[in-house]
Amino acid sequence: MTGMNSAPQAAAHKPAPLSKQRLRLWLQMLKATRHIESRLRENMRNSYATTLPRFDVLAMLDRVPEGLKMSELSSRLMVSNGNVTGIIDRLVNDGLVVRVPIEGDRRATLVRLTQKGRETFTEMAATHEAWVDELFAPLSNDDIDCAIDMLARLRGKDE
Amino acid sequence: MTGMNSAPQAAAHKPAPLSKQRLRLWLQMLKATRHIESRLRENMRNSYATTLPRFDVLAMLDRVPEGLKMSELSSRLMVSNGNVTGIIDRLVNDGLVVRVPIEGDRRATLVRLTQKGRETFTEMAATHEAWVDELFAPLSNDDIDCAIDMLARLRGKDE
DNA sequence: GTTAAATATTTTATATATGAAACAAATGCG
DNA sequence: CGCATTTGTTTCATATATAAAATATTTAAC
Repeated sequence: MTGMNSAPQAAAHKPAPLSKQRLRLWLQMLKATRHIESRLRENMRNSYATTLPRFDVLAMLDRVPEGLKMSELSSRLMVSNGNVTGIIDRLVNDGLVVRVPIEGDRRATLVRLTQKGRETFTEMAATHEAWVDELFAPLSNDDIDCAIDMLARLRGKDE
Repeated sequence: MTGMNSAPQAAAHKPAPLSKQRLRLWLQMLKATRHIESRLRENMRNSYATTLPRFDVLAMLDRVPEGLKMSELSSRLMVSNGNVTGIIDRLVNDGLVVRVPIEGDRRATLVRLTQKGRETFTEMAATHEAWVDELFAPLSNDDIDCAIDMLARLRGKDE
């Protein structure tokens, strides 16, 4: 078949390489994120005998001293309601957070860090930041700014 | 900027804003990845009544017609051994893959797509690519190339 | 005010996910 | 050969994750 058929792309009904490149980016992004998550998880487990989701919850609560409702936690962390229930149950069990009734609305409860929870988190957070610092060392300052901007656009937060 | 700036932080024992910026990037990356994953999962569920991990396994098997060992699957997908066992069990149950004995090594088994599995995957893959195409539309061609390069460096694949 | 609709959380069923232990089979070594 | 080690997978216990159903309360309609 020497002819002109299959010419490079001709009139082209190909999926356009752009879509392949987007797919490739997505797969790389997934792989990189999983890689970093697994490193952080391993560190969390070895250094503090805890998990990443628990750390994420503590981090969110640390930012809001007055506490958060279950639904606020689940929407901010982008995980389901039922999931948060289980994680909070275990954190309560460990004495790191408490459930506080909301006066005027007996449906909802506020979840708040205990003193122990705040202290525990503070210590973990510094170490966690150092881990991230190291994992992201291969990127330059400009890389980072550029990436943050891209990610924001990806989530439709253009302004 | 006049001369020897760097003054701003003085003698500074501060965590250096760079480390905060890295942390910020990590959190954004996690958030964006989760956002996209949840969109894709929702689509998978609504359109094909299946899950993303199952799709990922099919995708990997589709690339290797002769099949993959359980351990190869788990390392390529970056998930644990035990996890793969469960996912394959269900895919076998649905007739999408088969476990094939390896002659000469009765410890291991090869997992291979069935005809039905290959057909099912082919159809899903095209739709999946379209979903990704749409989700990544906000990024330009240059953005994408730049991001892929960054992600590779992040995973230490410099060459 | 009693019921209907909306809100907030938990429960349930199931699928992912891990790490460790159990098992089975292959390999290496004396 | 006989046995310790290694390799490949599954099993186990547990944690995370979802979606959907069940519960409990509040708010809104009428």
